Amino acid sequence: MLDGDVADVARRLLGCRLSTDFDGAPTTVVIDEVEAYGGADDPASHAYRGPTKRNTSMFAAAGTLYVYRSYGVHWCANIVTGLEDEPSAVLLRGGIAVVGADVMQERRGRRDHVTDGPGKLCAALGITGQDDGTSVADGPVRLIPAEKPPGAVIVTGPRIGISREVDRPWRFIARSSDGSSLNDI
DNA sequence: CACCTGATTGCCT
DNA sequence: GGCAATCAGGTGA
Repeated sequence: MLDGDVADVARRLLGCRLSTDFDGAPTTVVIDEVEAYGGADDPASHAYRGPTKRNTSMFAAAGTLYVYRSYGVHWCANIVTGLEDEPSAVLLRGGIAVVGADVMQERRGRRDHVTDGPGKLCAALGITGQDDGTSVADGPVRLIPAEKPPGAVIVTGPRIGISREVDRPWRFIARSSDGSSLNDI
């Protein structure tokens, strides 16, 4: 599931579910937007310059959660892929609320645009730095594989918010066949 | 040890 | 559409 080329894994994650159960409130989203990040071969990746205190989790085994703080304010979650010591990860950028939508809206303090960004997704699901390094197989944040291919088109584009390697088309978005967005962006 | 920047968000015009 | 907020980690001296 999480083995192989990081871009392939990223495509495969679209349509999978991500669940948490914090504060006794189960929440689940269907992943519909991701970005792939590599290691020494990807200047835009946190792992480009080797292991540091922050990115240690990226060097762990596939299926490890890598959570970091962005802009000193937000949390962003990645799922580590590939082999140990060969860092690569998939940034979770957006999802569709399917369980606990009310809880997520409450955590976000608004009804719309609840899960349509990496920081928003973490806030809605309650993911924080405490979950960094845990496993998506048996940790507090669970990944449930898609049982069947998502009935949607996968759109590819450049990654967002980076300044290096901006042309690498490693952003993947699940869209309805008519081209419209699946979440509330 | 000081400076700089960001895998973002949300509010303002 | 534009820009301020905000701070820890990374980088270089």
